[in-house]
Amino acid sequence: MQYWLIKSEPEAYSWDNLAKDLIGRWDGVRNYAARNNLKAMQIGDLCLFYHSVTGKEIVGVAKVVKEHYPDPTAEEGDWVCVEVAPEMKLKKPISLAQIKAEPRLAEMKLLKLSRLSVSPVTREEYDLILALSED
DNA sequence: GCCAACGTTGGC
DNA sequence: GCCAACGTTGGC
Repeated sequence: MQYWLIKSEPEAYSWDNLAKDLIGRWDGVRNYAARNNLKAMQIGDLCLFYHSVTGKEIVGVAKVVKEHYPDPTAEEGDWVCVEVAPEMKLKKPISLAQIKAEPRLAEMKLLKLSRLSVSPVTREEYDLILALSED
């Protein structure tokens, strides 16, 4: 069981889109590091859903419901996608500013590798973010 | 709109 | 194989 953070611009695909769709295909990733993370995802893994650019906050948790398979949107190359389902919406979104202000989250890949669209999250980081969202 | 960070491309 | 140039992402 692993934890991840997946990023999407809400204009492209938002948490509300996923909540309505019930299952969303996480495709279009064209970055090798992010692809390797997609390949490592297993059914049941939980993903923090982050809105980049507009919002800049974690808004919910999605669960991996289908492991990686070839990305149908890729015309060439070895790219993959996964499918995720909404698990829960955070009571309160966790903003990038909050993450930056929390020393225990300073090592998050979200901060270190801001351009990586799929990144691993530790159990501790995941638990802390969920705890913060309860405040 | 600008710029920093990073990845990719292509010349050598 | 190195590195400069360029493109993309995303925060500010």
